[in-house]
Amino acid sequence: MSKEVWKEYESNEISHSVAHHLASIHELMRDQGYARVSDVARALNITRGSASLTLKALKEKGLVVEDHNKFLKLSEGGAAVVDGVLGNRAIVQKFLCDVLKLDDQQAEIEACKVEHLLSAQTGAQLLHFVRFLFSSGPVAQQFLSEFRAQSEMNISSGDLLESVTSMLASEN
Amino acid sequence: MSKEVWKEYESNEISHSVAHHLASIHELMRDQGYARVSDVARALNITRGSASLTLKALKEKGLVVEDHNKFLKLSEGGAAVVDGVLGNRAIVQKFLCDVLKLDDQQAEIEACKVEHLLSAQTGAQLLHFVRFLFSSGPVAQQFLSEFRAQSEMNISSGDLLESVTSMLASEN
DNA sequence: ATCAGGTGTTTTATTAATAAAACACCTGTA
DNA sequence: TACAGGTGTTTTATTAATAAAACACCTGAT
Repeated sequence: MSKEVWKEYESNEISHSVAHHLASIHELMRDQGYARVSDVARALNITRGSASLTLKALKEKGLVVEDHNKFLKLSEGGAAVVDGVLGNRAIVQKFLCDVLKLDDQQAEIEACKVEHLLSAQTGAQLLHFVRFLFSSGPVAQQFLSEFRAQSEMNISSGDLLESVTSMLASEN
Repeated sequence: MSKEVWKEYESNEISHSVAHHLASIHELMRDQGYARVSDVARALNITRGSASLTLKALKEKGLVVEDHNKFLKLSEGGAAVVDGVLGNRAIVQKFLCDVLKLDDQQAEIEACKVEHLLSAQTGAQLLHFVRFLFSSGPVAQQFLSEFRAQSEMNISSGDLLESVTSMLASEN
């Protein structure tokens, strides 16, 4: 692994926690028409004090705005961030669930873990891929059914690193 | 998103930092035959003090063992964790790079970000999928070339969330 | 008018991962 | 022998995200 790549983990646009504070506001606005500090705290099951601090930082960063009555909403920038995160979540979950056939619950959890770490590019490319995979074209359909058939016999996981490495090696 | 799923982010077997401390030991053993606290610190570009503390915790957890001369190695458990993490990294990087056609550098960075968050199940399933995709079967080969051809025209990313949502909606 | 309950903030404390600095130990060389 | 340099540890401090508790404010019911 080339040096310093691993430290990129810290250099994300937003943290997992921030992604969910923003997504909460998005969902609360959609579902009940408004979002206050308490609503976000309840939605995330954290204390109001904790939500208050995180949201204060987000107001300072300009991702969240507050009206004269302490009602919150996403700024344009905040909405763009949420679109990226929820878009990534949706397409990753679809892929894990409907292509890789992971358990629903597990797909949801894993999509939620990585949603804020993947670039918009990755989300967009994955969308194109999945869309093509589930398109009505005969090649895509046959490909998918053949993969399903072949998957039946592929139950073992074994030594993942070994397997990937040997697959990569046998490419030439 | 069903309640409490988002807090699963904290409940991982290991953190990003720990994954890289363990992977460093693996790579140092492979490349130079031994690994000490200083070697790990140098490899990760952190201070010896920092590495010392993290590795002390890993010794206490039984993932790393130390001989009478302070030379480190992975325990059986530690090696299993590293296999999972590096396996996930390799297969995700392959998928991002060779299927989704992301930039090499970006694929490496993103694979590195998610490697420790994905389950072994996900890694294994992704391996099966990619292996089938690059198999010599005619259906897989035709599928891939048709996807590539169609990708040429798919440059725009636009509103990801919108696109995924409408794709999911049009499924019935 | 008072009091209960919900709301938002601040302060204090905790945890993980780090840096920085001080310290102790070893070893090889002059 | 003495000192230079590498090594490992510990202590102190910082940051992000949290909990908990104390506080202040507002509103509605009695």
